[in-house]
Amino acid sequence: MPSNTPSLKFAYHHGDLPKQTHHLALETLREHGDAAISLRALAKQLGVSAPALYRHFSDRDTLLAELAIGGFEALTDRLRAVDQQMPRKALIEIGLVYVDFAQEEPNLYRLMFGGRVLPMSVHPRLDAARKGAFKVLENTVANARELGYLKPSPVSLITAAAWSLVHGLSQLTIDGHLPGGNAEPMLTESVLSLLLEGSQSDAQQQSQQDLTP
Amino acid sequence: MPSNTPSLKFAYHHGDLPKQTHHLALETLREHGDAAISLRALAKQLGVSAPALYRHFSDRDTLLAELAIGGFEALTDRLRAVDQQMPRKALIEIGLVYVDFAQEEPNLYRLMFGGRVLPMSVHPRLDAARKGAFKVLENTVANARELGYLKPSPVSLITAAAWSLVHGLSQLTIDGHLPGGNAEPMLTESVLSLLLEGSQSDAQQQSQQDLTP
DNA sequence: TGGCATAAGTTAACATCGATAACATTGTTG
DNA sequence: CAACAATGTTATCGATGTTAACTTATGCCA
Repeated sequence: MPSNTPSLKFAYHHGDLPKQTHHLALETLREHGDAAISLRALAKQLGVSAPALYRHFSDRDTLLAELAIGGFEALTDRLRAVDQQMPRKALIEIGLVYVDFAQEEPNLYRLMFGGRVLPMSVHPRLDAARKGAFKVLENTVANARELGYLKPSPVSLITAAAWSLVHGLSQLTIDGHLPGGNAEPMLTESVLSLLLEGSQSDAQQQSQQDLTP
Repeated sequence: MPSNTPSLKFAYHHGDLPKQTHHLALETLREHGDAAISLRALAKQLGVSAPALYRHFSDRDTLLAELAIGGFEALTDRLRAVDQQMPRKALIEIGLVYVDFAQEEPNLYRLMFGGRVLPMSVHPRLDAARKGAFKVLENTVANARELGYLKPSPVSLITAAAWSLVHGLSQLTIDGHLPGGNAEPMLTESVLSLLLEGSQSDAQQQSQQDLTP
């Protein structure tokens, strides 16, 4: 019965369902969190039946994993754009970019690190994307250390500390766990400075140096 | 038909459904994560019909919130047990206890901080429990600062840094995000030392002190 | 060009879940 | 002892993930 309008594609073979599904799912995630992502609802909004999505995503978890992968890639891109000339400035800037990303995309960030998606070990692409972001941070630390800006502690240790700090700060601020609100723009920079310069009093630093003169 | 066996309670009025529900839900959370908690499944295991649970928990989210509250209280208890005599030792120990808790109860920890339950602002008891744990950490920092062990930076700033560090370290280790595995027992202590003593090289520390002699 | 394999949709159906309404039973208490 | 509140029950609704079986469009190859 409805077989005319030849120039207009009207039904079957939607075009690029995968891309549009990904896009709409990402938007839903951004605005309402991952719990609000329903394959049926997505399908309805895309004007398609629910099982159609299973042609392109074997699983709901797989779709979420792809969103997380995109998140890691976006984060990696932003981190890579940081200027690496001056060690201290680079380290601070990396941290700022990281926390900014989490605050701009809280729901995406939670999906990336919430431990909700399939364990990393079983999803190679997701694991690779995560490692890519980590590498940028690690390279920044390694570079700063080679330039003599950092102590000769193992790079892995300093990197773990730096990542823990920015990740913890991100999580706590986007969930409102820090008192005084997360409105303080200088908080991130101040916290990072503490990791660089230490939080001990000068007297303590002094007496500690005296041990190995 | 079945109206005998008077000494044995057999049906209606289960006894203490709330407590047993809480207990079973906690066990399920521990072993399989919060996503595995289903009110219907809990009811079946408790030998009771599903709507019965709604007499005691207005909502699934409410049950999860109670589990999170219990988690914060348990964490607070552990943190309070830390000896506060020597500032440095206390700070390190607080961090170790914190990370240990997260590693022992990863699923509970994720529920507490995953941003999955109702926003803190709308659940007063949950918010209070969280603040209780935070207070212990803050007091430890304040005490160490008053004893002259820490720099005169604002207590809120140092506390935010310390909490971010241990929280980030917890999250990253329980999700396996740190390379080399989370098997290193000294990692937490080393990372905390970095925050206390700084990660800058001695030369940098020196030149920075020279600015304000 | 005709035919056919395959990719990409469809409807139908199943199991599970959270949640509510209406009803039944128990225990307590004035 | 009778009324009432507390605490269960069954029946039911709407939504979800997922699979099975079927249908249609697309593209490739003899």
